[in-house]
Amino acid sequence: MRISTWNVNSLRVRLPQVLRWLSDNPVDVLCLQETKLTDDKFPVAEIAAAGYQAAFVGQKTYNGVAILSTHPISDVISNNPLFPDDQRRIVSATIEGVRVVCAYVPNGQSVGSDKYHYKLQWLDALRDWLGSELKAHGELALLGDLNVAPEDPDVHDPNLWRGSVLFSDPEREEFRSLLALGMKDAFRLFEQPPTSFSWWDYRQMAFRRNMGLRIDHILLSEQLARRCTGCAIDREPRKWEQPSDHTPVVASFG
DNA sequence: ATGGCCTCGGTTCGAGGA
Repeated sequence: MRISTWNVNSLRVRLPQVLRWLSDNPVDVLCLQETKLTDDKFPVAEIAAAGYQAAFVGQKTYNGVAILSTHPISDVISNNPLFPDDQRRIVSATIEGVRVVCAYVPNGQSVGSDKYHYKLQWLDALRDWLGSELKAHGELALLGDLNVAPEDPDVHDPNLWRGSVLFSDPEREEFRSLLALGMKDAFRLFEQPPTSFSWWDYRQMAFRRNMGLRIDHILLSEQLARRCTGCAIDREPRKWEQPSDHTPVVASFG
């Protein structure tokens, strides 16, 4: 089984790339963020033609998340029941006995802003909710754009980014509090190439210069981590014409 | 350089992203 996550920055624009990527990488599960589509606009038929069913929750212009699966999807819920939120940022479902949580964490805009405080409160509530979910589901995976680079090796220039949004101490502490629930960062269970990132700014030729951050993550409950056999970032789609600024992350299981 | 790009909504500029 392979599960994956990709912030597509508009599914309307990126649908051809999603279908191409799934054709090249026939994963069992793909979690999408920033679909930016209301549910009536979700491309159910095109995705079904590729062999995937979908659970999705979206809104106009911003946010929006989806779980694509080749296996049956059950017990779908939207958002965090502990955190009333007009923004559509979480969809969860059970697939092949695994509780899959697809999340698009708020960006936070800048340290100290209203959006930054919303981000920290949102992450507090996510941690509290996942704590109870982990008690109910032995095999749980949190996948998505978590909008935090957890450690220095996850940032192309840690000293430039230190204290900035995506890499500030309170955000990194929130990330560590998810790990403190017993979850494992799937990517760091394995030896990885140095300077591995999942997002590069569209500006400054950042991708070509590999000026990126690792902010898209797959976190696994201990039970699920034990049967994880690999985790990798796929940089290929970032080289395609009109790419998303993020690129997929894939975890494999025995 | 307090920038540079991309997407959306809705017009040709502002907001938001990261």
